[in-house]
Formats: sequence, C-alpha cells, structure tokens
Amino acid sequence: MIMKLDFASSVPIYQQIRDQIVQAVADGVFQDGDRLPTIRALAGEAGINTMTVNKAYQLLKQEGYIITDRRNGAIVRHSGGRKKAVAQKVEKELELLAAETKIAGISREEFLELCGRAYGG
Amino acid sequence: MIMKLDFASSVPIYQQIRDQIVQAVADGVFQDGDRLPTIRALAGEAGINTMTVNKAYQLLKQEGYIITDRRNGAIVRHSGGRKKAVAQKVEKELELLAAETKIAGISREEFLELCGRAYGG
DNA sequence: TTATTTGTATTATTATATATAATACAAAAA
DNA sequence: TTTTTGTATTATATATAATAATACAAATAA
Repeated sequence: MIMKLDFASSVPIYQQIRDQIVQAVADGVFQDGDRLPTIRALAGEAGINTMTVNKAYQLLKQEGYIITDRRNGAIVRHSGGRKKAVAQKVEKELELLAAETKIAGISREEFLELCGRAYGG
Repeated sequence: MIMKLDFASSVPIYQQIRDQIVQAVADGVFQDGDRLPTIRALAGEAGINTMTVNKAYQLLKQEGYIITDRRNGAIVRHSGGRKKAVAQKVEKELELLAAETKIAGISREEFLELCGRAYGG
C-alpha cells in the first residue's frame, strides 16, 4: 500500500496513516475481512518506525474499523451500529467547515455541491 | 464572549478558541468591522493564560479572519479572494468525513442532509 | 502630563505529544 | 524449529501546548 506522508505537515504521521486507510476502506480498496498490510511492511515501505504505524492501527482498532490478533494481523471489520455516533461526530465537524465556507462567501448550493463531489458516485 | 473549553480534549485550547470565533463570525455574532474581545478579557473569563488566547488570535490573523493593531484591538475583516483556497481545503476535509460516513453505512442522501443542516437556513 | 489599555515580545518552566531506536514476548503457522 | 504476527518495554530526542511573570510601544482617556 502506497502511503503519501507529509513530514512537514502538522498532522501527525500516525494520523495521516489512519486517515488514508479509512479512505482506502471507503473506496473499496480494502473490503470487509481483508487484511491490512502488516505493521512492519507498512513501516518499511514508508521508511518510518513500526511504533508509529502501530499507533495508527491502535487508533483504527479503537474506532472500530479493524480487529487484530497475533496470527492473522489486522483485519477490516465493518461493525454496524456506529451510524449514530459517526453522524454526530461528522455533523459537528461539518458545522465548522460550513462556517469557514460561509465567511469565504461560498453559497449553500456551492457548499452542497462540494459535499456531493466529496461523497462521490 | 462565552467560550466552551474542553480541557480533556486532544484539540488544543487555542484551536478551540479559534474554531468558536470562526463559528461566531459565521453566525453573525461578530460582523465585519466588529471588535473581538481583548486578549486579556477573554483569557480572564476563561481562566486561561493570555498567551494561549494570543496564539488563537495570531492564527485567526494569519488565516485572514481578523486584523489587529495596538490601539483598536482585533477587528473582524472579511477579506475577499479566499473563496478558492477555502473551497480546496474544505473539499479535502469533506472527503475524509464522507469516507467515515460511507463506512458507517450512511447514504449519500443522509450525508447531504447532514451537510445542509450544518450550513443552516 | 499621567494613567490606562491594546497587541505584542521575552524568558523561563512544566507537561504532554510525537517519533525513533533497539529489543523482547506470546501465539500460531510454515 | 523458524518465521511472522501484533504487542510491550525502555530509552531518547524533539516539538507542541500551556502557564507564569514581566515588559514594551502606541494610542486613548482622565
């Protein structure tokens, strides 16, 4: 898996890894039951420490995106029942994004078009 | 101005202040030309250090939301021309939010409804 | 003039977060 | 037996976050 890491960014490396895996899962690159790359493989490819990748996997595990065990590695698990919690979290972040767009002079229609494009298909 | 600060959050205090001021501006609580509370007043109300509030104001200034001078304090300034830059930044963040909603089983229509509600009236 | 208020600058300290490094462990498969 | 897996441990270095106590320049208000 190719990770695009920005070492100059203020976003921590482990967070960038987490975000890109979430997007890969949403895009169907990894499906329910699929194995993620091993921590060591990902760290090796990206040239970073295994503990940094481990932190990303711990976060994904805690958020319910994956399960892990020692023999099978990290497995994508679409555990249902997170709909409401995610909707609440997303709505709060959307409010801040909407505020920034309003101030920039972006209309409601333009904002919703951006949202639709972001969701895709 | 009443600030709701979560000291247990991983989001830095200065970022929470910045976010809430952006939302207040978007909501019309502060209009173009209005003065924000002084750094000392805000720090005093919230019971935090002036340098923490100063950091939030520096961020707002750098992002183009306010201008400052020594005699007039911090003034809201809706500087145009940031539309494209904001749209790009927002779209990137929307893509991550959309990914999280997709995985949670939230449909495109549900997501757009959340977006519309976040933008408001 | 004098005192006050403004954002800003300085210096120091403390605590936490981030990332790396080098190992080691338990469990299971090859 | 060897290898591979996520995980745990310990140490180190650096950066970030927040506080503390002052002080400064510029302008207003008394």
